[in-house]
Amino acid sequence: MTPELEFQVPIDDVPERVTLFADVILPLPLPKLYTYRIPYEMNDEVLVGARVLVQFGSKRVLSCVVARIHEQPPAEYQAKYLLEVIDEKPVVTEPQLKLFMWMADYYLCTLGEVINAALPSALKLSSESKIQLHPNFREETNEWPLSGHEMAILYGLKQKPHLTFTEVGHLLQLTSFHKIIKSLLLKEIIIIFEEIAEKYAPKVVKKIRLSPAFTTDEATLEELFNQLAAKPKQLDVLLKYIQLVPLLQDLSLNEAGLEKNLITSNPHLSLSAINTLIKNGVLEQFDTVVSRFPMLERGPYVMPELSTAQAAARDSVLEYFGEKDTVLLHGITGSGKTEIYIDLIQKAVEAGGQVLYLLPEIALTAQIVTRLKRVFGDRLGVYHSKFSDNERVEVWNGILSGRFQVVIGVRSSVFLPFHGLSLIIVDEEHEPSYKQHEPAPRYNAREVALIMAQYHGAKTLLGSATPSIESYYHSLSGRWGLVTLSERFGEATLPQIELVDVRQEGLKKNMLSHFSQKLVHAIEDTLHKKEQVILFQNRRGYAPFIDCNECAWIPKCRNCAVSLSYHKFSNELRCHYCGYTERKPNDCPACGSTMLKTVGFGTEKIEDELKLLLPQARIQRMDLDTTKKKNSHQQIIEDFENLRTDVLVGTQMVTKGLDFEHVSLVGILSADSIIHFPDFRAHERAFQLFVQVSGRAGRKGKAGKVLIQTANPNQPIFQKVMENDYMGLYEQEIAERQKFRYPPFVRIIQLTIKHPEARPAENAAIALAKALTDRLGPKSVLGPEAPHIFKIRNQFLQEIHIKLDRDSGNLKLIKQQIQEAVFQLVQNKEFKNTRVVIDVDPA
DNA sequence: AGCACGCCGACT
DNA sequence: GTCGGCGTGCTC
Repeated sequence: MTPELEFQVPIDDVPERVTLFADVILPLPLPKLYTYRIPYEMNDEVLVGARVLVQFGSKRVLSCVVARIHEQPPAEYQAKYLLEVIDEKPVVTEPQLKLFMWMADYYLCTLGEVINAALPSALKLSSESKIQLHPNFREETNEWPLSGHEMAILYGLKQKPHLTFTEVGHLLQLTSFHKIIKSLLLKEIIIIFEEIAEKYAPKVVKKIRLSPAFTTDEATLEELFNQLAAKPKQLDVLLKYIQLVPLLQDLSLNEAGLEKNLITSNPHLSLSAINTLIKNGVLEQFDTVVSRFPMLERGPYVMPELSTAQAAARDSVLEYFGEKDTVLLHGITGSGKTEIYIDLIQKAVEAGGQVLYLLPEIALTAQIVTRLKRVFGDRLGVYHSKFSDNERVEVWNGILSGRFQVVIGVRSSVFLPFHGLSLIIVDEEHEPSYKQHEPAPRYNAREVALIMAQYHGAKTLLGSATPSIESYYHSLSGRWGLVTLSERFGEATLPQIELVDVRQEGLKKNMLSHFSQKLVHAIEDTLHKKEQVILFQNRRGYAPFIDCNECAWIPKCRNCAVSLSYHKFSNELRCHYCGYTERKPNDCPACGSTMLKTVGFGTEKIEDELKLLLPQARIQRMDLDTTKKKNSHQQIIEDFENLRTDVLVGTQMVTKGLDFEHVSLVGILSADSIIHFPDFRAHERAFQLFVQVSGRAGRKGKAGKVLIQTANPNQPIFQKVMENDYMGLYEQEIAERQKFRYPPFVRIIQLTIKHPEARPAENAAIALAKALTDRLGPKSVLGPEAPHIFKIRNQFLQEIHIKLDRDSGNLKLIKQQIQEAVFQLVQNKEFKNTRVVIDVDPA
């Protein structure tokens, strides 16, 4: 190019100074990507999937993920330069990016929202404004008069080179100090800067070891002991050290040292002796970075031999995988699905692929993790909602680096950075908790898993004892493979299920409050046999509400259109929707009567009454209220497992994934509210729940017993539960779904309109329904209608349901039209303060 | 989501 | 007369 060139370079080799641009995903709910210019020197460093730092707006510095690198300068604006490259290697893989884009499209949310949900917050850098002294400021030459607050800040900055705004707030005991900062800026005493803090902190342990001088040979070591002969405390420490680190056998062991707290936590050793040894240079202290997931030794674990039925099912799954990407494993409770999963995972691992094993939150217990740990050792990663953020980052990085080849995790594990995934298992496939409700992205992990598998070229195995109607439909239609396991594993037999008609029993005066005599006797019998009982009641708290006997007054939540639940332990009335609580009044605020009584019952009341009925029984309750603390859930399960508890009373939580050997009786206290839930899936859910709870009874050869209390024993669903007649349920349900246009025959998109006042909410909903009808036709749009609970957190709600035929052409276009209609509505000043939540495939 | 710019009430 | 309230709109 330059005329001075002495020889001609082939045109292709002329280094062209290309200007590159990066489209980035900001961690904000913005509809599009933003384009930044890549500084020339960084051309090679910026990678798709890596994080970069950009300035967004006038102040904020944000970390974001690069989605695309290209050479097209934006036409309508001048792109800013990106500031910095954070990652040398991508933290988000290509198939992951593709998946995120699919999620944003399908679930009608922004990529930013997906990224926000996906990245552990420690990977989301954020800037925080900090202040420091102005470089030119000299206190001696300062001529400005300073207020007390200003002096305080100045003093603070002498202690610490910079302060965050939060720190300033604490320092001054003020929440609003803008003026003070402004004044100091004006006087050129301080400057403001933005600092990005990496939030992930590797775990560091303090270790100690002998100073190198003493480890040259054994003689030196002996010499040291002689010197310390008169210092027994210090000698103790050294002896312990040598005991734990056998230096006498191998001097090089000293290098790795010993965790300091192994010594300091020993009550027989003196802390000050340790410190003296360190001070005198006998011991030295150092830090090491360790994993939060210690390397575990694998085994000893002998894979259980699969039964003939299990092996046949496994082979059948593999055979289907030859032609189909997805297989549904319908295996009755206790048929040993887990062994089949482990077998398949092992095969996938041996072939070098990554595996994701999804479980619903409550089913992911220590039991299953321990089992997998024994098989896969340190190649198993666990992803749980109770993990700390640092732990999440380590799982994330462990998958990126390939350390974890198998991941067992909950819903959000679908966000992890897999590369080369070959198998996904979705256990308890029918579980509604795979669907996220709040906030966006409102995804269903089961559906995401299927797309994910597609992008990775992986196979998916969905497993359930009571498959969702949708999944079963897909299997019967031939889209997926279907494998059925109808034999219980081992000697387990199906439980014997019995209905108790509480209305009849009530007339016969056979009810002790909420317990039928039959149930009480069965519990007593079971306890006599030293066996255990699970009681299920689908409602927490003491009572769903209280009312006044005289004037029928019922306490309501001030923020939501619900009555307040009574919690006896705290003597509170509590809203289960917004968390509002108030003290339970002693007499009626409306009429002054003291006749306030509870209506209905929850787990707390069952626990209470049972304690009175059977004072000698050891009873434990497991529900949201008793499992909030980090390890309480685990503790309750362990106590029950180890027979420290006789009766476990609980909500949904007691129904999932737990295998207790000694449970021989399960009681369902009130089946009716579950069946009569106003939802097209109510029967399906009820069936799943009853079968699942029943499955807790009688494993390992003992036939269990299940008692279901109901006021309406003639409900056909009970017959199906008792006969374990899944096909009967399926056929009835699928017919109804077709007749009334529900999934799997249509797709549902639910729009919830929210407004702080009732009327405007209604008006906006009507307008939106009209706009949607104009676009999609009247057949597709239902509503608006106020939901049963029409106000939550002071927002009035209205719902519109869109039903789209499976074959209704361009889904993408329809979704675009929906988004457009919503956008226009919220833009319209007439409907200000209106919010619309879009939920695709609501559960 | 922030944060800036812009138009109306209670205070130095 | 200003400080500061939060309502709309933009951010590559």
